[in-house]
Amino acid sequence: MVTPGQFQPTEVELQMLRILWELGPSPVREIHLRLNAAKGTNYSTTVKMLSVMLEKQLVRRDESDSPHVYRAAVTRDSAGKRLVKDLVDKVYDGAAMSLVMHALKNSKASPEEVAQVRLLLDQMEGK
Amino acid sequence: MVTPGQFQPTEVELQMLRILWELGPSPVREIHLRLNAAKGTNYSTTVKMLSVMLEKQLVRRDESDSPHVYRAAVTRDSAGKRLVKDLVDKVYDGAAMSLVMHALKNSKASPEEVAQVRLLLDQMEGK
DNA sequence: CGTGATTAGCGAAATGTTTCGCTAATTGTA
DNA sequence: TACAATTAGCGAAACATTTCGCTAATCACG
Repeated sequence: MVTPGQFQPTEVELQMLRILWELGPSPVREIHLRLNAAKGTNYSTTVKMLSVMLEKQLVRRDESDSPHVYRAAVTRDSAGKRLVKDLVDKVYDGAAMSLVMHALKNSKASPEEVAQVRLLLDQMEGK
Repeated sequence: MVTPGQFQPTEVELQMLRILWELGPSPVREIHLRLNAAKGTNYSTTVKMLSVMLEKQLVRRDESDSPHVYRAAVTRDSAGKRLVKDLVDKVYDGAAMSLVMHALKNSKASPEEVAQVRLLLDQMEGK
């Protein structure tokens, strides 16, 4: 079985994924519009990046209709989960809580969100 | 004023920083021992990486005694803080709480740590 | 159909990172 | 001092990522 997302997305790849997560399945033109707005990228570059990402299985595409439609092959959650794990391992030496504290301090969370975190903490302790 | 840490550490640089964070100020030999154990790196490579990192101001060195002593120029916390911010921006589109939830789910936190997070949440709400 | 515009693809240049060979400088010790 | 071992540094190779020029294929429509 071919596991999608066995590659860590690079900087630009992540940028493209983010665009895809926001837009949903889109033709190159749409993706390019965003990428170009963000950093003045050439159209060829966008196409090429997508083909690279296709090889890495970070995106999929539907060739049935034209222009081809690209979609992210990994969800924001799964990519995020993996990146968080990497970050925790590489910087915090596995101590996820340090990262949690940092992230919390950096965030302006709504009461609802804070409540959600509390709930999760309850569950963790309850176990 | 020259701002250290204006460069994002790359993969290997992060690995070296982590070694320095663990060991504290150390001569190349010590650092190399760890790096080599981790991935069979050549001694020259370690020296070179350190010189690159010196230029990027990710590390500092004391040349007064020999062998030279290297130390991280950025703390684990500051590097982590920055990387977390990047991750939140790049993947979660600024929604730090999503990252927090992921990190929490991935962690096996002690009751003390959980309590600490609760405390932080209290403070955030109290504001 | 024929022509201009859009879409797709490829190879290679440009850029950035990691690696190491080779040489020079320094150190410890006989 | 002389010699071997260790430490330091440089330049370039090896490798990965990002960029784009150029060409081919496809499409829209007069």
